[in-house]
Amino acid sequence: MRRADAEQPAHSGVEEPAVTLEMVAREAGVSPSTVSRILNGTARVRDTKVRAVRAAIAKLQFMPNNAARTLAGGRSMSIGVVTQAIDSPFYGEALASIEKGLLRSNYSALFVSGHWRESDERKCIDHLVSRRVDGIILVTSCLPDAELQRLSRTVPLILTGRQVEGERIQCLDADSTPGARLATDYLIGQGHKRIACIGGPVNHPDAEQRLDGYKAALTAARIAYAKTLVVAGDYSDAGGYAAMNRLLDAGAQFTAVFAANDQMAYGAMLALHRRGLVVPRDVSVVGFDDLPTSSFTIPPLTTVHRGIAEVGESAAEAMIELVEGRAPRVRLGGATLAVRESTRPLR
Amino acid sequence: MRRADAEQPAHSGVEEPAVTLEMVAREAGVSPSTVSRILNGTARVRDTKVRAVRAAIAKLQFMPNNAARTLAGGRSMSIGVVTQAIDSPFYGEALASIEKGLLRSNYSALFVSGHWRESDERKCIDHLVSRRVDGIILVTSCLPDAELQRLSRTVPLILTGRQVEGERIQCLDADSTPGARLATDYLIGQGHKRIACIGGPVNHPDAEQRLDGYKAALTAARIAYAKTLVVAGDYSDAGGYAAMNRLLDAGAQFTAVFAANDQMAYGAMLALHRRGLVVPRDVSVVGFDDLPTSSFTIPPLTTVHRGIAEVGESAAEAMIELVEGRAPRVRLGGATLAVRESTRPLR
DNA sequence: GTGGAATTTGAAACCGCTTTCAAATTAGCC
DNA sequence: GGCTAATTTGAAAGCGGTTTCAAATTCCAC
Repeated sequence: MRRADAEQPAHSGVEEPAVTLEMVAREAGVSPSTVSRILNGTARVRDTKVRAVRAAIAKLQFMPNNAARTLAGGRSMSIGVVTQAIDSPFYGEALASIEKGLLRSNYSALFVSGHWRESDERKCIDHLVSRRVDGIILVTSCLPDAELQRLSRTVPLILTGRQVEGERIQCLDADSTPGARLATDYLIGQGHKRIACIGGPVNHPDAEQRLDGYKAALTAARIAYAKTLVVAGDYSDAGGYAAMNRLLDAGAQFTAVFAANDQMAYGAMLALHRRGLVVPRDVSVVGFDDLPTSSFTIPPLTTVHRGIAEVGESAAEAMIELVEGRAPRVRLGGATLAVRESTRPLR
Repeated sequence: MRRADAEQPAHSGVEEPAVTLEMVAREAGVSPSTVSRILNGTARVRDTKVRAVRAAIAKLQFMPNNAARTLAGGRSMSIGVVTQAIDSPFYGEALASIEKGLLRSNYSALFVSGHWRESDERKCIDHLVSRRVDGIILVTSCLPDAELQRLSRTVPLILTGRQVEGERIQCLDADSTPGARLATDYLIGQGHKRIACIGGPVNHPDAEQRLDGYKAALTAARIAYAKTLVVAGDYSDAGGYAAMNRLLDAGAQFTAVFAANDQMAYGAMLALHRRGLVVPRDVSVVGFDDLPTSSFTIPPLTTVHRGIAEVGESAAEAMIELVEGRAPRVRLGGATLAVRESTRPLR
């Protein structure tokens, strides 16, 4: 009982040396292996020791060194998440939900952004691999299929907004076509016939799906597809603004617009406003994504809701299943339309 | 020259074992130490060997194991970044710029969010400490000063929107008072006398600064401070919406509103719109932060611009200085007012 | 109380890199 | 060419955990 606690030197004010597992072991009078076992629950340990170790951990304020764990255990307990732009409300929501989903299982997320550039994205991924993440979630990847397949031999992958085959690749089937179809169908149902479309960046798989949905709806309603009513945007507010101006400058005639994402819808609405056109009186506008802000635009935006948060959480959960060797099974709800005040029936 | 390359087995399709520094060393015919030195530039190495090693690295596609580096070197080359909500356009922009600033020096960021809850924030921080981040940037911390000071003994800190003393604490002096003053002064200059204020969450330091600036402007203009014109929000669109409704329901008379952040301004504008009040004809609105979206609201929002991106980059740079033992010196530009279309002169 | 199986424990190897220290090599100078 | 000084290199000891393997305990039945 006469443990001679060496007195602590007065705080130097700088850098406290970290407590190690070995110190805990010594304090508790057991071997490091035992402490490790308790920490990870990898084996039964006599109850008295468990208590002693718990006490030592609390007393010393021990926090396991994650680098050492990663090195020894081969798992880093962290998942890389690649997006295109960490700002952008869309990704923000996605990231928040991924973070939430991962945290539940004690994984943590490493966010990096590729800025819609292949080279940037590649660099990010190398970074993640070097940090030995246990898996990578690619929220909307720019890279070619083959490259992703190669990558998946190094680390398991979850993709959203993409469909790529691979043993260790899991795609969240977030096909945007039906959503776009839904939006356009709705406008048609409201009596609109001349419906413009502000698309996403050309060549981007997801953007193409949204365009396809738009076209499919027109076809189904036997409305001719007019090239002059379709312009490409870049998924940004400014892009939507510019796109709408191009449409207007070209003298295009339309009573409704389907924008491939909400941000472009915002920009488009402003462009209309600047010309004295009132939404929805003169033009109806539908967006895609249902960003949190879309309930607060003026007027509140009618838009395709797909539950970004839900997708994010599913992605996180699927990733964990994948990493822990179970077979992930994901079921995503379909898209719905959040009808608000930016649309009105024609006539 | 007769190196017998063992033939590679056909790809199993799963999990490629990682290349280690030792394999590189063997391939290049040097010792691991030499490879390490080349990688880190920690010592001169004969040119022929450098070339051999470079070649081996390229051939084997070697990527250093970051966990091992962290463990051996004592530095993780990663910085923790704590925010309150990774979604929220405000934090999005901040994070993007921090990421950018860190990446330049090859550090990477670990983002976590505290959701304005002390307990959550504490948990996040423990997580970061356990991951042995080299420093933590707290974008707007909820924790008490003392706790932050204690934390700073474990890891150096950068704070924004807060002023806390400490040897290893560096505050980016982003005092919001002048910005709020600027906004209010502007409204006063436009002839407004009855100016409402939608504040941030009570007790939050930054929110208080914004309120202080508002009050100071009134005082300077010899306008009496009316409690009935001030309501608290929570920095969200919905909060701004509710706040404005409370103001209106209470029959408050005002010709202008200063909202403590842009998102609340959006909500407030919608609430006005719903009552048939037109901005800026009936009420002028000024926000704070100048979010990217604020140029695209209807009408585009007049707001206090402080360059979130600039703050983020400065924070990142300061962090690196701090970590590498240099003395960080930060100089932030002051706030300016982005005058747009949500305000108009009275009469 | 005893033998053997089952359970709990600790010693030691290892994960992949950095860094120290001393040996080996090269350079410089008379 | 020979000797010392300066430079380049490699062996080996960590960093702080996990995990294997065998030794030490405990348990149980007889």
